[in-house]
Amino acid sequence: MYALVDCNNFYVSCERVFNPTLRRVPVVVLSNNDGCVISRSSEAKKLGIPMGAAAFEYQKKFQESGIKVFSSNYALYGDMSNRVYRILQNYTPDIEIYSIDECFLHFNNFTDNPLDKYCKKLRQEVLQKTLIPTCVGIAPTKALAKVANHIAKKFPELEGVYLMDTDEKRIKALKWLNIEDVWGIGRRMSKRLKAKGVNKAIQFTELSDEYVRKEFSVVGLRLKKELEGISVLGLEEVQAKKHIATTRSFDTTYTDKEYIKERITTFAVTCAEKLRKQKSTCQLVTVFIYTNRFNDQQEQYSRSINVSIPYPTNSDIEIAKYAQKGLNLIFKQGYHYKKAGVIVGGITPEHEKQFNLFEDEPVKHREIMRTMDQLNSKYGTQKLKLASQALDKTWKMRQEHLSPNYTTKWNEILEIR
DNA sequence: TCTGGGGTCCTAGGACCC
DNA sequence: TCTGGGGTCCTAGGACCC
Repeated sequence: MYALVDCNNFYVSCERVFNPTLRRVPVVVLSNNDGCVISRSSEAKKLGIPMGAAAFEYQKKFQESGIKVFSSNYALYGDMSNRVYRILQNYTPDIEIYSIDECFLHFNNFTDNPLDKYCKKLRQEVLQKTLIPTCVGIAPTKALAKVANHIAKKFPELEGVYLMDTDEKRIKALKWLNIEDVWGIGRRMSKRLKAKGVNKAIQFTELSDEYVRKEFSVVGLRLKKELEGISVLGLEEVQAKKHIATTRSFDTTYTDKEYIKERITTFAVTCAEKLRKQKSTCQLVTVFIYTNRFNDQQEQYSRSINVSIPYPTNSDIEIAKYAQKGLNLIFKQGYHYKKAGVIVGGITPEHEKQFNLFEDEPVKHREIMRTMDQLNSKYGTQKLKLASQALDKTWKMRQEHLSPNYTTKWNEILEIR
């Protein structure tokens, strides 16, 4: 059996842990740049704040309804997530961390212990030790565990845990579940399915295998099997990332190439740091720049470009150099840029390095990067930078409602007190 | 004025091989 | 008049997830 453990309104719940005045009142957490709503308490949902709502459009509503607003604080959420998973790991060795607030557990040979009781205990321990409320769905496949979790969330009388252990329960659930709420069926697929008269999850399982395979590829077919109770998706091991991205929207638009160049360089450096952290190298760097797609008064421009690097590298200097090369090829004067990013790909493990016959990255780089990483970890992120990065932090992200880093920065807490 | 960021997997089609 | 058959690898784009 699989269990899906999902933290309720995770970012909001994290804010509430250290600020009890936020309990039972409407709270929302905003995306980077305080752009849009990405987490809502149940009270905020009831007030009609949609997921993804643009913050500026709801400013008035926030004030009128007394909704507490927070900028996202990923240091806090990441740390709380680790705390939750450390507890869950004591309940089974088979665990897949699916996202910052969700994980799958697999139970093998747990026959003598009723799983719903076991999961109620687990849920209780998480709540008691971290103050994070969760819901648990238990079923024979991952997709059905998602369905069971959905049920646990929707019906409070279940006290956060739902066990789907018979075919009667499975069928009843799938008759109830709307097609667009099925895990793996997004906007596009549900639109096509509804046009065919498929409105409930059960109807999807009634389509023929051939039809599903033809229309929705093996991905759709796998999902169908999973909903039928045939497990085809196993737990996945944590693997090195295949792409690593650092992208940001700017606080306003910029036309100056030097400014964009500095941003791209810093994004490239951040990607290089992430690469070294997972002990990988890359051989491809993608650079993109966009104008503001919401502003139809301004002329739009958006381009991205792939630049291949002749040798695998994770050096700030090299990745920044090729990223700048990419920017030079796509930057056009006269547009108002709002967003840019760097993505590295062609990732291979550091120790499997394939040398290039003709050129290679300068031998000194590995040593320089190790030294930079050491100093930066001791004195703070990006204290030591490339000269092509801004020395003083000229850019800023709007973060007008940031909570303190309660769990990771004790000096900030002391200042508040 | 203002609208996020970071991932995965699959398929089709082009370029190449013998 | 008339031009094969069977592969692999790579990439872009589209779908999905949180």
